[in-house]
Amino acid sequence: MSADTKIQILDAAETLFSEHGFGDTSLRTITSEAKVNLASVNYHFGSKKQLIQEVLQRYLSVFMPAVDDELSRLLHKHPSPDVGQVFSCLVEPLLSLSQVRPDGTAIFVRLLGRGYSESQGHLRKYITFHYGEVLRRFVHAVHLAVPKLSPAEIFWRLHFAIGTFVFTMASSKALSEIALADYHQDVTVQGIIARLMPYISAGVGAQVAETSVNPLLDIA
Amino acid sequence: MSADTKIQILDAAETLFSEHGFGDTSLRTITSEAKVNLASVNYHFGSKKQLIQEVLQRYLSVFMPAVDDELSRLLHKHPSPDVGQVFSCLVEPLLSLSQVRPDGTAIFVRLLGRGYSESQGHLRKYITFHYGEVLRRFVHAVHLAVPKLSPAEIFWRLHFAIGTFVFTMASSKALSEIALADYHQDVTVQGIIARLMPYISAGVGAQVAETSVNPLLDIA
DNA sequence: AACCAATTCAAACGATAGTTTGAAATGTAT
DNA sequence: ATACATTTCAAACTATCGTTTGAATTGGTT
Repeated sequence: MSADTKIQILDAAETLFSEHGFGDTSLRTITSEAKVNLASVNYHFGSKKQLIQEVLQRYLSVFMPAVDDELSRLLHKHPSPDVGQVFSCLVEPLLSLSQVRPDGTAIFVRLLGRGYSESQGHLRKYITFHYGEVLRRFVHAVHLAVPKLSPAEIFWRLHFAIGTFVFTMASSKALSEIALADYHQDVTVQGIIARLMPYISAGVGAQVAETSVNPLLDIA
Repeated sequence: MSADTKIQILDAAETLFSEHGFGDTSLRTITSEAKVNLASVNYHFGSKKQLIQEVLQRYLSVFMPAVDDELSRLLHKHPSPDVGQVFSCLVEPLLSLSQVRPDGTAIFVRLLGRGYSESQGHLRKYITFHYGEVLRRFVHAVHLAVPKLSPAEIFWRLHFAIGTFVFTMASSKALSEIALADYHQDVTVQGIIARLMPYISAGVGAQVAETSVNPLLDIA
């Protein structure tokens, strides 16, 4: 059947993309891993670029609405949430991705990271275009939680948070190995997320520096 | 002269690598930008892989000793520093890179980000092998600042901090454009670093979560 | 069973990658 | 000025990439 081939390609592609990046994963590697013919990628998806989009879309279409639901629930229950609660709205949607696909959580976040750093802004535009409303709601929730932050400051801190998250998951394989070897920690995706939440919450909610420690910085 | 060719290659390569990544920057692009012959890369550096190493080494050899000096100075003056002071030890060494090379700070951090995410752990091993002592001193300083954190927790939080930093600088071009368009902010590397410090300091110094908000996390 | 559309397949295409080669040019020391 | 080592250069080599092609195969419909 045709649906099988498409899905096998998507399944193989997402893993390889998340581990080696889009540019360093060839269609030949994907199709041989998926046990399908090389030409079937162009037949079913048109091009490699469109394949990448569909790989991301498969996750975004599940993740984004789920975040939207969590935000609705939170704001209905707590009209004045704290930072931790707002970011907790990402936890369930993220973990639910592992039910859709084995290791889906890590794969998705790694794909996000690849997309952000390898596609020179294409992914960002794609997301803001298709899911702008959810993003605005999230930003608004952060504003409710930390009203002292200016919109510009929220913008920066959210991207700091994305960076923390995305980079950690991108390196999670290596980090997990080190944690196991050096600290005898058996690390799961959930465990990493649990460790990330306090860091991100504290970071986003931090006091803004009025005068910098370093006088050099004031030129900026 | 031969030294000129080597330096011109390094100068062109570091910019292109930092902007487009190692894999997506061809030797032909580098040599045409550097106005030297294609074959001179292999003549002077042996291979593309070794060129990448030398590009990174040129910055690490300046940055790492500088951090070491800053740490010595800080711990001599303040045997019990706070988190902000420890991370401030990175600021001067980073900014000094812009004196070595125009925009050197941003280039270096972007290279770091590329190296971490594109070389599947090679860069991490390279750094810990060649500059392990500096890293240990930095971890020790963090421990002095936040003694409540276990070694394992410090390990994780430092990598969270690296992620924040490296991802932000990797995306700094796009972020700066948005900040200019949406918030009329003229952004400099120093400005970004200044905004990063409170976030990272608060994140690293955050209280450890004893019981997670989400019961699902406890399985981890 | 015959027909047609959808899919698969092996093969080749054009473009680009890193690297190698051997001659030409340049610099240096006697 | 001669001889030698270093460096540059144009060109070619090998490998791999995404994509296209046209025939073979499959699946469903009448």
